[in-house]
Amino acid sequence: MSYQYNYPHPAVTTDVVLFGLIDECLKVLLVRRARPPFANHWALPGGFLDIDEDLEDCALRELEEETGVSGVYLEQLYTFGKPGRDPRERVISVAYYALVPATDIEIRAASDARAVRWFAYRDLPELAFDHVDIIHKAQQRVSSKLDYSTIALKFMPEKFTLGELQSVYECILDERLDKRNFRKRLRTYDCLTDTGEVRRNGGHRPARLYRAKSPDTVQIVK
Amino acid sequence: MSYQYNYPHPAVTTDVVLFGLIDECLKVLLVRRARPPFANHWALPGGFLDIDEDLEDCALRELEEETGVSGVYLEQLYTFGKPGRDPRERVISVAYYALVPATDIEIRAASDARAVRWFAYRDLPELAFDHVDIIHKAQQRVSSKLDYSTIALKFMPEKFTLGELQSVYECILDERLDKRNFRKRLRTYDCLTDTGEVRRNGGHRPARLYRAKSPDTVQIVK
DNA sequence: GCAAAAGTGTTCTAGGTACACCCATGT
DNA sequence: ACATGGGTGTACCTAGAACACTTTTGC
Repeated sequence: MSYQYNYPHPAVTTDVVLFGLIDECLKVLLVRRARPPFANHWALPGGFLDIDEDLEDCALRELEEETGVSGVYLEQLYTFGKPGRDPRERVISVAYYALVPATDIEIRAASDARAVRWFAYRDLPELAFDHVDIIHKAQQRVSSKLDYSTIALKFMPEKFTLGELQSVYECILDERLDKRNFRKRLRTYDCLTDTGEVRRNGGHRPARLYRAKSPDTVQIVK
Repeated sequence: MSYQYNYPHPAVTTDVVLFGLIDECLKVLLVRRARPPFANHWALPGGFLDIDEDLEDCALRELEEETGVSGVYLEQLYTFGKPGRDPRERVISVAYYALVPATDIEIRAASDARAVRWFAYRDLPELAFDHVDIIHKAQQRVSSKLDYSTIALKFMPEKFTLGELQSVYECILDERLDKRNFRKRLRTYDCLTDTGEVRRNGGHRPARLYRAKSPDTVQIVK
């Protein structure tokens, strides 16, 4: 089968930067490439756009196929298209990012047994293509969104404690926050409901468990 | 000449939303399409990516070819790729936006005599493709950037008065601002130099003329 | 001298930061 | 009883909002 055009067409791909927090550490989900170019290098999950497929659907499909992760909320990040970024042919990549409660997510390697793994953002392996640039840009976007939205809730499982949520902020902003100020700010956002339950977690007072009021939408605050 | 691929490739285009302020009114530069689809509809300047051309270069080239405007500072806006947005074939469009001092800019129709015109943002004609969505998204981006950057200076000619700059803000935000607070805020940004010159402009005190300290960079404030 | 835009400071308010102690549990 | 993280309120400070009069010109 072959497809013909009167002038050359680039290929279009999508790539997904999937962030999670594990062990108080920002992680990115990567897949190991099975084939050249960059065989055995780690890369972002992603791949070629089907000709009748919406961009975001492509990102979701490739993510699911390569990592088993489905149903995440994607936001478009940026489009990368420098000539030469893929040695095979001209490739334009529309990058997306998403945040997931990493401990809740089940990852599964693709059928062709490519490895899939979380890597610490601060300790990335050598990456294929310009994927390291994409990841850095995504991290900057997430950092700045923390300040004016409730995007951090996307990292949280259904129920969580305020201490856990605070440590998410501290992780990504890489600074300590004051507990009382942090809680006051959350109160003004009015984005949480108290489940009434508590979590016992070792030799100290149990923590109340909260739930996001609208877990499917990222609210802009300020 | 014909180009063949083993699987179908979409076309990639760039489109540019060029904003200017004329008569205290936000305008967008549009070109009239000469050919189908949407012949005689107005559209954003833009066109197909050359196979070895950077995305931003493509946007600059198409803008220059179709409108005669060159050397503007572009920022990437978003990538639009819904299947069916172009009736000919699948087209992914990477949209850019830019702000120019409209009164300084010389526009010139393309050689094939397509018309080029400024349209008021609040009174757009019927547009080709999904260009109306692109323009609205660009306007939102510019509005929000006004609040945390010096992007408004991109609308200004080399020398301008504080009153003129204030009316730029008022136009885009669509609200009146307090003169003293506005000037105090600008002072803290430290982005202007006093030229020492004044502009006489009718029956009132002449206004001092200012110049942007770094006209080529958009500074993030706050 | 009158109309019209330019220019200039102070007070008030609200939101953000800094800060210290008691509580409930496990060992 | 003690170690550990959970939970709570107030004082201070700074940035943004509200607000009115004098100046310089053209007619």
